Amino acid sequence: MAKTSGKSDMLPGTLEMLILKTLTLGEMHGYGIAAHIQRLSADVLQVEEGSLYPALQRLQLKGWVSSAWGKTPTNRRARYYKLTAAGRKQLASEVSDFSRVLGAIQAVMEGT
Amino acid sequence: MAKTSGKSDMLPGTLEMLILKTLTLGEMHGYGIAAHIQRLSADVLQVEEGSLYPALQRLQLKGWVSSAWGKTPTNRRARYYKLTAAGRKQLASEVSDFSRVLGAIQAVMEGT
DNA sequence: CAACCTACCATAGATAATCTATGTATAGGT
DNA sequence: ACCTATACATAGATTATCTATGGTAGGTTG
Repeated sequence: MAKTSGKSDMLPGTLEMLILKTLTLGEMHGYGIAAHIQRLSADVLQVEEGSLYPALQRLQLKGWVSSAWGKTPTNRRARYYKLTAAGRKQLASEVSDFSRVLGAIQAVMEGT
Repeated sequence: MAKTSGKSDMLPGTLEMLILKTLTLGEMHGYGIAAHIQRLSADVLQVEEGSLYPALQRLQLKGWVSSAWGKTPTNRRARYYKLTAAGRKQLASEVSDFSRVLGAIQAVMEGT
């Protein structure tokens, strides 16, 4: 059994922005990032692990997040990610792009 | 030289919705559809021909649009596309999905 | 103590949607 | 005669997602 309606989990191109935004709340491990996004979105956004980890690696390669191994409060091994300064700038830029494109889409969807 | 800011032309996953919406205004040829989207979006959305024609073919295969050759007002050969009844339903469904996902994204982007 | 569940990381391969580049054709203007 | 804009179309590359799989380890339950 499954979703109320609709078929897709994610809007392609938005996952990195969601991850960066989540990391503004403090450093977090991958599993926690996914859980956070899923929770705040009321389960609308499902972050699959096969999307999540490659995305985190891309973000690291680009220097927007850094990471280190650590322990969770429940004593489990986990890789903790945190935003870099460059990552903060990138987030601002992605937010601004997104809202620009979103405005454009809405203009078309309301257009005569 | 190029765009004011930002890098990407389209939000992947939204082009078919934009095309379907455009066709609610009446039948139109491919080039005209692209021009319309670009114009209403104040040039933010650039519909490349390499994206447009494959998308139109997908829409036809799924039975959401139909097409026929015709002549433009300026006497050029062009393929005119029009929404089918199934296409109208599909558009409604895509609009509803899009706003649901968008709401979810915004919830994350505003979240604590 | 064995079985199981959940948290947690990670990769390989498939799928899908876009872009870049290229090619064709023709109407109308200069 | 040439050029530009309109118009269609495809091939191949790129990118981002998903599906499926596999592993490790802590805690709980039978």
